[in-house]
Amino acid sequence: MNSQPNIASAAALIADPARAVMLVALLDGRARPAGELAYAAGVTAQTASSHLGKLLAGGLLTVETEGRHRYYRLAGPHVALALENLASIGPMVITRKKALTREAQKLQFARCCYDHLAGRLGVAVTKGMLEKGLLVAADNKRFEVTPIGAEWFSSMGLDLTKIKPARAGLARQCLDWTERQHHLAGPLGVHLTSLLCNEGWIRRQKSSRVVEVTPMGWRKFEDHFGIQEQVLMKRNHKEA
Amino acid sequence: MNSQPNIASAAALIADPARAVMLVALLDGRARPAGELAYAAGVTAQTASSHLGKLLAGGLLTVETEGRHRYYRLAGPHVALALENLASIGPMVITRKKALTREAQKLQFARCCYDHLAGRLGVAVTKGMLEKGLLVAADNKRFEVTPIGAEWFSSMGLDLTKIKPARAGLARQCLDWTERQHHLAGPLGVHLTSLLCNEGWIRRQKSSRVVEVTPMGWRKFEDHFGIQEQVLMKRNHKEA
DNA sequence: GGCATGTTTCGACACGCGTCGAAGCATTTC
DNA sequence: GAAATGCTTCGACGCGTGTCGAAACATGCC
Repeated sequence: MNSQPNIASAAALIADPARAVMLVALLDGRARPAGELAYAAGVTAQTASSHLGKLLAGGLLTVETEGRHRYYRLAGPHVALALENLASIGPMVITRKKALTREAQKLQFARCCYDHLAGRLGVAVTKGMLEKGLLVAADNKRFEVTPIGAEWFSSMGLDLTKIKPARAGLARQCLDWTERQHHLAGPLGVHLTSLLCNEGWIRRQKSSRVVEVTPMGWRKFEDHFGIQEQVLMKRNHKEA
Repeated sequence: MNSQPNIASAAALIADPARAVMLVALLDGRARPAGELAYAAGVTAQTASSHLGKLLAGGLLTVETEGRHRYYRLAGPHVALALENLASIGPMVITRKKALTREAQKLQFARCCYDHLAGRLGVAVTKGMLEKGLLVAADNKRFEVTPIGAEWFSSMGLDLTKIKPARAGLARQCLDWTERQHHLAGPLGVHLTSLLCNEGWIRRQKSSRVVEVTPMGWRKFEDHFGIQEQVLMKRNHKEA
C-alpha cells in the first residue's frame, strides 16, 4: 500500500554509478546489447550482467533475446521521466536548466538513432514514404520496399541491390521513443540518412545526435513527402 | 557537463530506506523538526541527523533553525516531483495511478497541515479573513488579529484571550505547498480549525489529512468570506 | 546558574554490495 | 563436431556506509 520502501529500492537501483551510466545510455529509448552497456559503464561483462539483472528485476528495464545477443531497453517512458527528474536534483544548478530543455527539444525534433533518422522528422519522413507507397509495413517489425519505392530510391541515386541486408532485414521498423511511432531503421534507413546528408537536405551535428534541416531540405521534404516546416515545427508534444 | 554522476548521487541519497521515509514524510511540503523525522524513520536522533545532513548537502532539503528546533523541508517542487516519479517505478503497478491522483487532488483542495487548515481551502479562508480585515500580515511571518477580527472570533464563540500564544506568536503565516500562498497557522489556526470542525463546517477524515466541506459549511464560507464552492472546486492547478 | 530538551559530532562496529576471476550455457560460424 | 562469441552464474575479496553509544553544543525553562 505504501510506496515508501518502493521508492527507496528504485532509487537504490539507480544509485550505483555503473547502473546510472547504463540507464542514461538507454535514455533515448533504443535497445542496446549487454556488452555495449558494459563497455559504456566501464565494467566487465560479469559485473554488467549482474547490474542488468537487478535493473530487470526492479522493473526498470525490459529485455529481448535475439540470437546470442540480449537487448536491453528502458521499461517505459515513466522510467525515462524519473531519470530526467533525478538529474534536476543535486548541485541545484540553477543555470542551464533551460538550455537543456532546448537541447532536448532539438533532439525530440530530429536526431540520429544510431545512424538513421529519428525524432519527429524521422517519423514524418517514414510516414510520408508509407503514404506515397514507397514502403509498406511487414511482419516482424520490417518494412518492405515497393516497386514504386525502388524506383524512387533509384531516382535519388541509391541502388537498393547494392545494400547488404542485415540478418533482420533490409528495412526495419524502429519504435521512436519520443513520438511513439515507427520510423525507418535497418541498413536502408542508414543509407537513406547518409544520402540525405550528402544531398544537403539535413546536417548532422558533431558530438551530438541532433540533426538539422537545411532550407533546401525543407523544400525537398515538402516536394517529396508533403512535409511542411511550419506544421512540423509547431506541433507540440502530446502529453497524456 | 554530463549529469551522469549527478543522477547517481541524487539517487543514492534517496536510496536509503530511512532517508526515503523522511523524504516521503516531507512530501506535503511541510517543514518538520529533526526529531519527528527520526521517529518517523525509526532511527535514533544521531542517525537521523547524519541523514539529514547528507540530504541537505545534496540539495534535497533546506533547513530553518527556530529556537532549539531545526525544521527541514524539501528544497523545492522539483524534488517532490522526482520522488513521485520514482514511486511510479518498481513493481510496475498499473492499477491505482488514477486513484492516487484523485487522493492527491483531494489533498490539494483541503487538508490538515499539522492541526490547521491548508490547501486551496485553507488559503482561500485566510485570504478571506485578510480581505474582511479580520487579520493583517505582520513581520516575522506572523498574522495579527484586528479588533474587527477579535469581534468576529468572539461571535464565533472563540475567546482569543484564552488561547495561549506560542513563542512564535498567536497566528502565523504558513507557506502552502500546493498553493504557494500563505495560510493561517499557529495556535489561532489550530483553534479555528477545530472550531470549524465542531460547528460542522468541515469534516476531517480519519487516517488521512483530507478535509471535506459540509453543505452547511459551503453556505457559511460564502456568507462569511465570499468563498463560492463552484469557483473553488473548478479552479485547476496552475503549472508554470 | 542549573537542569531538561533538541540536535549535532565523533568513533567504532558490522553488514551489504559492487567488483572481478573462473566456470558454465546458449548460439553462431566454420 | 569444434571453436568462437555473447552473456550469465558462482564464489571470494574489500571498500563504503548505515548504525548506535557517548559526548559536545545550543536553546529554553525554572
